[in-house]
Amino acid sequence: MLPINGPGTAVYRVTVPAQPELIYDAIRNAGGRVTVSTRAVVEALLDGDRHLTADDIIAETERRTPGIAESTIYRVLQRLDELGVVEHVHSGHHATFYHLRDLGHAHLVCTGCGAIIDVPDRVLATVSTTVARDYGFTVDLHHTALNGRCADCRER
Amino acid sequence: MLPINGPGTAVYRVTVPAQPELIYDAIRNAGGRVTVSTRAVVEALLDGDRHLTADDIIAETERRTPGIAESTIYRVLQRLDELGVVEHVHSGHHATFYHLRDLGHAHLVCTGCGAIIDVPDRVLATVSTTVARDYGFTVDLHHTALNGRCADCRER
DNA sequence: ATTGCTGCAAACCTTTTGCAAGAAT
DNA sequence: ATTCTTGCAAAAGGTTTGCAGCAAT
Repeated sequence: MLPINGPGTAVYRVTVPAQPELIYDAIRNAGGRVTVSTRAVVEALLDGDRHLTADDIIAETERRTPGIAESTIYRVLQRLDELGVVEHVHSGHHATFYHLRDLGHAHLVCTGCGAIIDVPDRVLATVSTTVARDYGFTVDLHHTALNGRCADCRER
Repeated sequence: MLPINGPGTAVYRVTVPAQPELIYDAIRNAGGRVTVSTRAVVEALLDGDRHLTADDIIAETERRTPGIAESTIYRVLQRLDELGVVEHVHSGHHATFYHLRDLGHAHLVCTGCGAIIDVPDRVLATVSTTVARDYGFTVDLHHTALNGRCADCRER
């Protein structure tokens, strides 16, 4: 187990290796069951675009393993989120997206084109530190994206 | 007109004085019409809790000026937002909230108790600068709240 | 007199839930 | 065998939209 977030946010949960079987072991170790839907969702996240909305995941699993109910996908995502396998990110106007938990990065989401840019926690470490010091507030930069305009959209 | 946001985010729009009549003038100057619903919303925001959800505003205007349709409130909020009089903030799981635009502050929203803490832009200036420098991305810290846990909730 | 704003009701979209049946451990 | 997970269908929230009539400029 590793501290997954930045300074001031030591959240200890399962570590997620980038291989299906290891992920499934992690899920079982954490008390979860590995079902057809579990596999479908994990595979979609592994293969996919890295930043998938629930809708993306529903479409992707439908392609791979037709017949899974949408509500099941939501429940799987919620469960994997609680287990620490998956992380969800709120991105303002845009849809919430999901990705496998990794060593820690925040997201910039462009309000113009919707582009999602990963930013290593290290880059934003001072925010966490400052806010913790001045406000006693433990920021979780993984849980909400930072909005703004990407370089391309800014030019327009 | 003042640059309202932090470094790298010079958004020039109407400046909002904290008095109804001046706000209405600003709206008219920006090409908007001042209607009964406009006044109701502005008054709710001026008197209210500073951080009101659409639902809060609907309830508040209903108390002051009964009979305004919900959809009208949403349309007024949208219009005032476009005019730069109002700002809306996405706060993760919690409802989007609105407030009159002022000289610039970001928000911390506690995922535990929902508390909203204002943070002057100055405190977070380095984020904007860093992200602008390293990613060419112009962050707008007003548009999405930072989530985390407040001091109280952290103790529990 | 224009043109924008409003009320009403219905549509929308994403996410959640209850329940009985089915599957993983 | 037990307990968790699933499919279905319905509900729930929050927000948006079409339209004809009304109101601000």
